[in-house]
Amino acid sequence: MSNPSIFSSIDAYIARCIMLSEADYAYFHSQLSVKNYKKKSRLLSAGEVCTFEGFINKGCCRVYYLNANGNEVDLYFGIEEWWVSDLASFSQQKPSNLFIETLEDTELIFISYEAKERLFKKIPSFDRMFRLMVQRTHETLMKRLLSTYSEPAEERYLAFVNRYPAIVQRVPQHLIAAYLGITPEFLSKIRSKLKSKNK
Amino acid sequence: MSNPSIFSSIDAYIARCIMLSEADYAYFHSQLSVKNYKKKSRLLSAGEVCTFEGFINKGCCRVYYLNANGNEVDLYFGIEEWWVSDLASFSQQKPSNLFIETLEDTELIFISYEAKERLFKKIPSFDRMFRLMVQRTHETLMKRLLSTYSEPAEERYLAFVNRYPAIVQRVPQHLIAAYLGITPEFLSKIRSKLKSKNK
DNA sequence: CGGCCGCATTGAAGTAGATTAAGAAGTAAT
DNA sequence: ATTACTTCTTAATCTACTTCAATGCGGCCG
Repeated sequence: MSNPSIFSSIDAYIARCIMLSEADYAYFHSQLSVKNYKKKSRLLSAGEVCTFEGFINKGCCRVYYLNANGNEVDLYFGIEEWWVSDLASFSQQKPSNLFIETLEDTELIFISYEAKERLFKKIPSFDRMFRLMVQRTHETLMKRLLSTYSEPAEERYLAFVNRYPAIVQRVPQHLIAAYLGITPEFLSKIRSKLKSKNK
Repeated sequence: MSNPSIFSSIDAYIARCIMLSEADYAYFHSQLSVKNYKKKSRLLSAGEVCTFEGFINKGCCRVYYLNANGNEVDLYFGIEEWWVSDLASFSQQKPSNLFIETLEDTELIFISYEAKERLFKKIPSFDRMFRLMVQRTHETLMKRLLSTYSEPAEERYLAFVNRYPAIVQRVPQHLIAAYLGITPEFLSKIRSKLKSKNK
């Protein structure tokens, strides 16, 4: 299926999990909406109920948390083919603790709470798809928690660079530091130490 | 329904998520098995494929990870009404990185991979129940990750005591230290500091 | 009963990473 | 061209936590 549509990327993503008919895809598309954002747009703020799950068609976002000391902790960065949302807020329709914002001009495909429920009703295999999605996220989160408790910052940084080379190119370093749970100054030190090592 | 059966606890758990008929419950029970373990029994070791999700009917377990330095990091402790499993290993039927063992004599209700698949097929609302379960776990894990990056050990300890008072009573302190990501010595210091504060 | 082992505590010394402060270099706005 | 803002770096001092070593103590097994 050569698919030049705006949904080709998300369709390919879905197809990796479940099999759908053409009619299913048509219905699926009817439940989506597409929006474009400028760099540094705020998609969600703490205190709001998260009304969407967003699939990044083009661009880059960060999902972060503002702690009691006023420091930002980055939960994750998303580029093309990633979903951004606060699942806890979205699925229970309660206020979020998170912020989501774009780091570049970004095109997002949105699915709303109601649309998702309609989708579950009409095409039950979506229930399975989203379960698999959450399971995968859960696994990633668990690995990250374990590495936080097991490895010093330098190794966590190397693992991050190794795992997300595309993201390292697009996200400023002070945000990567916030993801790793360290200060930008210390990340800078780690990097200069690594540089001198590799010579 | 007064239910003196061995399944009364798990049935109550299910009922909080989805509605099932008597026939559904009967089928559900037919897919389960019950086993009793002595204290310090190993239920899963890293390298094995996790073949079960286990519901704790009575007793106490820990799920932990052995890092490169040979230190154990506790992922979580389970008491009555908790599930223990390595979901990543179980759902993808690949080798686990985790260990699971009992901390007390423990009675577990097991569901196997095949039984779970049969359950999904026969009673589709289980798909939803397990999705909700994973979502909740995911939310808990995320909060823990954020607090690890935001709060010093003392506050994390207080939050743990506050959230899991029943577990604090049953789990030795050096394991709680391993959960909090600190050494037993340092936890001991935190505790003595708190004691002297509260006088 | 005694012995020993797992668990908690305490203290001294060491380290990973934070904080503060300052400056360089790139980029955007005027 | 100048200002102003963002990103990154470097260095000095500070602290939360670790490591190591010693001690105590309740529980269990011979």
